[in-house]
Amino acid sequence: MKPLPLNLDAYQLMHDGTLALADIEAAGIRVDVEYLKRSMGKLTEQLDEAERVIWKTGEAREWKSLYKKKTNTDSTTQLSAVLFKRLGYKPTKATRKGNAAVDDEVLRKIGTPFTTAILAKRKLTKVRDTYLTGLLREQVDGVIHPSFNLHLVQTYRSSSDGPNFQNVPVRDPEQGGVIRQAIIPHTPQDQLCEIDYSGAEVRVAACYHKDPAMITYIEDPTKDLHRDMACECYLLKQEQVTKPIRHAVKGGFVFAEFYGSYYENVGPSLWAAANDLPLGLNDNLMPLRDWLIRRGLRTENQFTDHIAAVETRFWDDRFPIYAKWKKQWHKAYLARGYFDTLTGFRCQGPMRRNECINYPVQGSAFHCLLWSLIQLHRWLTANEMNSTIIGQIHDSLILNLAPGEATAVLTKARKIMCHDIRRHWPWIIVPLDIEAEIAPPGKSWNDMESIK
DNA sequence: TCGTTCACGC
DNA sequence: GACGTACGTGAACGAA
Repeated sequence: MKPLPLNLDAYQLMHDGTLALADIEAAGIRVDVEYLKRSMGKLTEQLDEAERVIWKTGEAREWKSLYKKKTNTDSTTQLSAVLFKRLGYKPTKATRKGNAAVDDEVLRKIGTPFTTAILAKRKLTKVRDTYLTGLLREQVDGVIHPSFNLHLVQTYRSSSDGPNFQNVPVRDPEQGGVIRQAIIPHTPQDQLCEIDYSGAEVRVAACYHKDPAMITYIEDPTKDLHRDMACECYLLKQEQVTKPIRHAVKGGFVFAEFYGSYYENVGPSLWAAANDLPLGLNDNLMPLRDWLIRRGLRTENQFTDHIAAVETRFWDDRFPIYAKWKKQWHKAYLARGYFDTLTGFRCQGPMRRNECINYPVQGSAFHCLLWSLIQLHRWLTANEMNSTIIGQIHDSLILNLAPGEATAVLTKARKIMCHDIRRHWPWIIVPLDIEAEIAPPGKSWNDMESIK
């Protein structure tokens, strides 16, 4: 789908966005080349060790006897055959073409020293061969210049490549740490800074469906949807919802439902998650799974039936206007063959129901970030600031702050991102908010701390 | 060269 | 009542 702006304003967003991103790409991002080279060596040692661990297991010897000289511990085809044909494990995932899946979830479920070692090796390989190698390949005089594309993505989001700056590990601190330590400011006096829109997609979705209950959740800081749904999903009181439990329900229920998943998928994954989540009950601690069993939800099936009921209440009782919007929006698309986004772009061509509902939200949320990026970039340039925007990740800006400019830049960024944008786009009917993180002078992307 | 599988991000 | 998680980039394997 090529960008199809419907009005001058929408065209101008792409035009100005392209110019701003071109400046950002040209300036680039500094990486610590010496650190990268050292880390490559260290990773290679760790990989050799991981390989040795694999070869200590009986499964590996079985593998060797099956494939002889062709044995390759990176081959998923071979691994699948060894586990499911030779060793008699039963696949836990529906087989697509050819071989049964041997991905992270499957191998973790098997949980032997052998599969654990394979997973450890995969993680290390990913860090070395995708990220560190990519940074070293793309750097010129210690600076990388990732592309930020506006012309490739179906939803009118951006993408990034050469290297991709939008998928650097962050959730796994082991992986993220190794790579993010390589990303540093342009001078030892400068500071890296990241400014995120909070809940960008949820807020933009509310601008489409206008569900009053959702708007209340957004406007009232004492309300917390993820916490409330954790209470319902896991039969808890508010005080029992810990951070990890809230996080699991946020991804496993709330966002899954927003993206169009349903109880048959959501139930089993929340049931599995309950196995690993501890429930702090004042003096005694038990796994959340045991709590559910004690409350009468004894099996995955019983739990999934319960989630089916939670889901019905979620859409029919809690957010009926949102539910109605989804139905209407899809119906209108089926009748016309296209739909238009709030930012003035037309999406047409064959789309499934979930795509049709998710594209406009995803695209418009990114356009909020892009509009803000353009304004901030112009302001920094016009005022001859030494601070620059160096990247963008869908709903966040990454900056290289020059000494003495942090406060002025952050103040201006907040004004643009939360206030000016609402004058430019009156369709934004909910408040927007940001969160910022900053690293000490000269420190890396791994050293960011929240501010304010 | 290309489709598949896997894994990282939002 | 049935249906069904969105969007990317990139590495490696393995068949063509």
